[in-house]
Amino acid sequence: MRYWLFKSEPFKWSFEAQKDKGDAGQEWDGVRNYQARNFMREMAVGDRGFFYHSNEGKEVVGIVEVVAEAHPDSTDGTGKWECVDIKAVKDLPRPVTLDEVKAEPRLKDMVLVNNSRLSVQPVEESEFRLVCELGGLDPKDVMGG
DNA sequence: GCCAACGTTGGC
DNA sequence: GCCAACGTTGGC
Repeated sequence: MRYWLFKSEPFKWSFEAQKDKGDAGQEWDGVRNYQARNFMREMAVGDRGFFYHSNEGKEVVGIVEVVAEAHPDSTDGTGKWECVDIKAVKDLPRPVTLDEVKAEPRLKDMVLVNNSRLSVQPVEESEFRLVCELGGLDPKDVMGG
């Protein structure tokens, strides 16, 4: 099991919108960055991740789960781009802001801090656990296994 | 709204 | 294959 972070501007696609899709989930489409695509290719069904609101909010707002591994992006005509499907699992009772992440020494290596432009990122298990705790969740409840 | 950081494109 | 120009992202 690996852990990830999905970044979206809430104007375009918010965690609320994600939740409306229910357990069927939704394509994480529109990614046109090779690094991000390659990370999605590494994802497995059941992997967990954070949903992060960029620009507006700048905070981790919820937990998501990968429900379909990488497949061609239906919004792409070139055949170059792929995406996974994800579903919303849980809200963070207390969103964890970028400021909080930056203020926590144990999170200083998070990609979110060091490569802020990357829209799909890997998250270390220890980082995942810690952000869950900061957000008011018991990691055991969301780490699936 | 600005701009730094980064990725991509295209001329050579 | 280098690199300047350009576009985009996202924090501030």
